[in-house]
Amino acid sequence: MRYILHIDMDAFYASVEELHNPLYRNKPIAVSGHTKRSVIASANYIARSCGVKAAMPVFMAKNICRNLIIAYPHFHLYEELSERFTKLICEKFTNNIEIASIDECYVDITNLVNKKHSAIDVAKAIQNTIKSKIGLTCSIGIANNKFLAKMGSKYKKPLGITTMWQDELPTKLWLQPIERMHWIGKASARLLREHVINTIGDIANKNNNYILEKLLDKNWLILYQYANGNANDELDYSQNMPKSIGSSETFLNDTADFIEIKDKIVELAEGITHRLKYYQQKARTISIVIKTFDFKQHTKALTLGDYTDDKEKIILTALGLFQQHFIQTTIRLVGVTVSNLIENNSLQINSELFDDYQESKDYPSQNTENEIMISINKKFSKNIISLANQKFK
DNA sequence: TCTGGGGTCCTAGGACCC
DNA sequence: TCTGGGGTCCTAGGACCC
Repeated sequence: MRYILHIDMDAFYASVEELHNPLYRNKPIAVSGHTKRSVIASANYIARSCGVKAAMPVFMAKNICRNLIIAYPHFHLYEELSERFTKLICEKFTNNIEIASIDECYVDITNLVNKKHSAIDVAKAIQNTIKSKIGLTCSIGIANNKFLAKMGSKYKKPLGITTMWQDELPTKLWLQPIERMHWIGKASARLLREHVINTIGDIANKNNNYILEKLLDKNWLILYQYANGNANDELDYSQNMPKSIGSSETFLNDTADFIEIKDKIVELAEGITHRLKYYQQKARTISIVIKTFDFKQHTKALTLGDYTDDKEKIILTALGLFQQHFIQTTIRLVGVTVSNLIENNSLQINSELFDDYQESKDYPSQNTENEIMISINKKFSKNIISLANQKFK
């Protein structure tokens, strides 16, 4: 029998801002950017009681909560405190921790539960330690698997501790609307509700198997099992490297101005290259994303012959993709993402092996692909320069 | 005043190879 | 005459999460 906790920091960004600015305390605050197109990243519980929610446009939030204070985000602080709270758990309790995101983690406390200390005791101890050492509150779900633990931490917030044992499912889980279930988003919820599947209990009900399978394709069985509290979801203790690194930005006003867009792509690509180097990784696929006035997103990607962390190459590829597909399109957002990543050291090992192979077999030079890339790049940059020049004529 | 930004995973279709 | 089947890789889009 496993004992799994899901620890979820309460209103994380907003709480960190309150912690660092006493003037914010006991007032409705929300963390967001400061442009007319910004949305709420996190709101404290006072603001939430007026109806302010994450992802809500700021102007709307201010409309429903007149005295709402907007705090500008300090991401480095969030990362620092995130690291501190997970480290604290490792030092004081256990290393069996999976970091799920900046403000939540799963902890396997099976080894800490015994005749003297119940799972609830352990959860309380962790909650108190985080509160006293860091000054932030969290909510904790306790169960025998990750899914139920996650549903537990959501059940009562802030400062909640909720068990989700098998015999509690009919009252604590099944009465909840489907939207509350992890992995049921807007699209699935709409589909399910159209077919009178309204609660998590409806998903757990065997009689609905047929309709669930019809609506959700292959995923239905997992959801059915989860809703019944059956899951063998293992914790992932590896500190995973990112699988993609991206950056995007919404313009203050929609634009088709190539110079403005080009400058933004260069800026985003520079930031990405920086992060790529920080993680000591190289990328092989570069993609560009745009969002048009009607919120439709389009992506274009190119996979290179070689892995790269070269700034120029990433910039030119991104610009080239934009120029090829979206030139003269009026857009509200542009983004650049690199994926197909590999760690530098594993690349080194591969190239050493490859060098040996070359020597022993007298293998012909593999430059063709590089040369093609370089010539493509030259073409792109020429076009970009000529376009840029046109603007100034 | 009108809707962010960072990710992960999955799927379907097409190209290509054997 | 007329066209298999398995596998991999790439791309684009979409759902979902925080």
